[in-house]
Amino acid sequence: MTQLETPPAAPKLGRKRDHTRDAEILDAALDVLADTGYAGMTVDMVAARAKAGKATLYRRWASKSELVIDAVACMKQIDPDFSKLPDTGSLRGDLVAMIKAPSIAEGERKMRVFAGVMSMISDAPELTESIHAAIVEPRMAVNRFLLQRAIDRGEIRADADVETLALISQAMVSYRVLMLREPVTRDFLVSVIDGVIIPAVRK
Amino acid sequence: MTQLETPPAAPKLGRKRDHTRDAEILDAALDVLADTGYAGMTVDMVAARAKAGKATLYRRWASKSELVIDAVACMKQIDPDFSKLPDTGSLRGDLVAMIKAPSIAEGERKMRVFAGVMSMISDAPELTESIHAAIVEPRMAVNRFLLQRAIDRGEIRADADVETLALISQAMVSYRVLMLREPVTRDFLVSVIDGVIIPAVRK
Amino acid sequence: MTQLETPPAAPKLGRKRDHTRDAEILDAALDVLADTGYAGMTVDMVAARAKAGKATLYRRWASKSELVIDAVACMKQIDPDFSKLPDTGSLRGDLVAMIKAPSIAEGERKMRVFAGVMSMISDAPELTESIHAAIVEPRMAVNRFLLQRAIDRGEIRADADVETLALISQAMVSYRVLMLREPVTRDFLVSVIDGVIIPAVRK
Amino acid sequence: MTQLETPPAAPKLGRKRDHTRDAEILDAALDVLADTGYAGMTVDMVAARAKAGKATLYRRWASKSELVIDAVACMKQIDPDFSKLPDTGSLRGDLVAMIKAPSIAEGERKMRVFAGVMSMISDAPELTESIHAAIVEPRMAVNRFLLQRAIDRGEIRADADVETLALISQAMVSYRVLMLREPVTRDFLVSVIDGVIIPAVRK
DNA sequence: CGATAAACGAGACGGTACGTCGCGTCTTCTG
DNA sequence: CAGAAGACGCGACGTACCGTCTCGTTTATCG
Repeated sequence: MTQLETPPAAPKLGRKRDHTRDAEILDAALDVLADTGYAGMTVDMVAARAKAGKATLYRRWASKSELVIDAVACMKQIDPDFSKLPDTGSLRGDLVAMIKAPSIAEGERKMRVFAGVMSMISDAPELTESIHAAIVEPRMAVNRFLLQRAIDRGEIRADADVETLALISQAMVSYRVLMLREPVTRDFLVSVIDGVIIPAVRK
Repeated sequence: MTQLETPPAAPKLGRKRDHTRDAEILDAALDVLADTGYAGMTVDMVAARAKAGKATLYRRWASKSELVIDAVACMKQIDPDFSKLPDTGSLRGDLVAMIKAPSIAEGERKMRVFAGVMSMISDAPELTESIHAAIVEPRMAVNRFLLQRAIDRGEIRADADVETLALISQAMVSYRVLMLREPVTRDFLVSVIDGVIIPAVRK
Repeated sequence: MTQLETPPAAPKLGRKRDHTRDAEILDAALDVLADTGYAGMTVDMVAARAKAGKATLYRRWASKSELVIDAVACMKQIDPDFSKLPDTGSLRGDLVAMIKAPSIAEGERKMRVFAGVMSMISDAPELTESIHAAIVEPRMAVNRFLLQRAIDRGEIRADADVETLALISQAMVSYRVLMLREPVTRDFLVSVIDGVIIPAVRK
Repeated sequence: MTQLETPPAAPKLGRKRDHTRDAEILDAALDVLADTGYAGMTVDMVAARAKAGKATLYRRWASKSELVIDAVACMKQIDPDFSKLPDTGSLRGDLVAMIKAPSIAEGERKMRVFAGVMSMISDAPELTESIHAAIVEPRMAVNRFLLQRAIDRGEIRADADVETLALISQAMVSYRVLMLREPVTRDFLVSVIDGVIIPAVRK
């Protein structure tokens, strides 16, 4: 996340910042992003669509890039609560169950937004860490957790390269969206699971 | 490719366009792209490095993006001559041998170009074709060939998902370059081979 | 009560245009104009000297020429207070005394601006009005006044062509500056007075 | 004049320069000059109107300014042959007779061209000498000659400032054309003669 | 008479300034 | 004070023009 928690000793003088605007602005940003892409998007467009002033945006986010990062990050979070993850008893079952989560293949706008946010990365090298933390790491953590659970119960090889394997599906999805511009279908994700991950970890 | 076709009724008067400049300009563009990324690249930089006037660039390409698209499309291709590929007798040996091939060393610039150019893919869907064709597909073809050879000699599972596996290293490299912004080291590539590909195809 | 004459539909929202910048920019323009002439002057030079952005200039003036026209029109005028003019008792004394007036010394820049700006007069007929009003007419008025005073006291011919004579020194100065590109020295001005004006009006 | 004498050791090989094009090009230049002014005039326009290549122009004149100078200089020369000057027996008669020469007030195009060429001066300080020699000096020489003849026959003061007086009508005409943008009428010229020159030289 | 060398129309070339537009900041006014 | 509106400094974009160079062609003189 880019903007953070209220300062501990805020004297809260004057008018309070209207945080209901945050969501409206972020949603306007996503609209513009989906319509025009990151490069075509201008801060004035977002402000105009949100009926907000530019200063209001910059009071909340330091730059266009951070606004977009936050917009994407807040789009839909993978639930970070491991206790709510599916537990089907098999690694393959778990992974396939994750596919149904709306976080991956949710719709046209989301995919265009994802492409849009990727296109921003090289503009703002200093922000890749934020993007990684906000978008990638949560999903990797889930994969890591599921793999480790499978190791713990003796289902898969103990020496599986968890770190690399956890990365694979993210890398494959990104690649498909960005380069091949094909939708991330269930079949595609299953083929990654069945063609790569499961074979690689079987004993 | 962006500009091409011979005009049908060209009386071809006046000084001819110097097409040797095309390659020099495109090469200068790739240099700048690798150095600064797409956003940091300016048309004046490219013109200066190519010792050309800006008008000369705009006579050939309608915009900065079209210049970049063409530059990527015209990047030197990996030699598709399969007969020159290493043949160590084992799939792992072949894959590791590929790492040392100049495609990696010389591919350094290519990868930086790749990273630099990502910031415009959402604006220019046709760019992805260029990138795919120039950077990704040649390497996938090599992987496909090596995997198939290993299947043919019975070294690995006959039902290995060659297409998906051939994609993996490219996807992982892309991801590392774009998202993680870490160099593509030999160790990283070996960990992909030993942690994913080889385990996934062993009988 | 204060704003009864507000523009009909001007809601005057947003930051007000800082009209103190107008004068600073115009003065910078005159400096550059005096230094380099109209052709040598670039909008970036003016912006840099005024520590302003180019867009700020173009928000106020539609083009380089309009900026220059305004700059000339807004040049400080010669003080039209005839009571402060020298009164030496003779026309020749008055005219020579005018030479020492700061209108010449301080008028150095003015003349260089004048020279600089000539290169655009054929494009901008309205510029000639500005030049005439700002540079020429004030001095002609002084000449006219001094000549008439000399007539009134019977010093010179009553039928002297005041209008034409008042124009002469300005025309000669213009010619010297523009065509001969020689500095407007005291000796030159004295030679106009003694070689033309005084002989022409003597009884 | 800008370009001139044949190189002494010209081997005169190859195709001869077609000097009939000179006049056509200069005339085209005058047309464009009258239409658009010096600043609005482009070398390509002149070349196109003359159905000539740009190189053909630059083979003859070193720059746009020199082309224009030549065009104006060749427009209509004051006859430099003093023996053909009018000799009416009086200075005033001579000067008035000169007015009828077509060189001064000849028409709308000529005046616009004159304004156009004046507007060029500050762009090319190094060319003022040429302009002076081509346009101004010939007319001054006539004035000088007429004044000196009047002195020699004892008609006017022997100590008249010939140099300054010779300049006056040029300066006044220039001023009227450039600054006042009024046509150079016969009445105007007569008023200069009768209001300034003649009074200034009478004994 | 054919070779040769220069001039020709056309237009691409390297440069430079123009006028536009976007980012991120600052200023004004309203609630 | 926060918020909407929009001007500000900055800097890159894409265009137009200058003066040069290179095409392929035409024309005059020389061998």
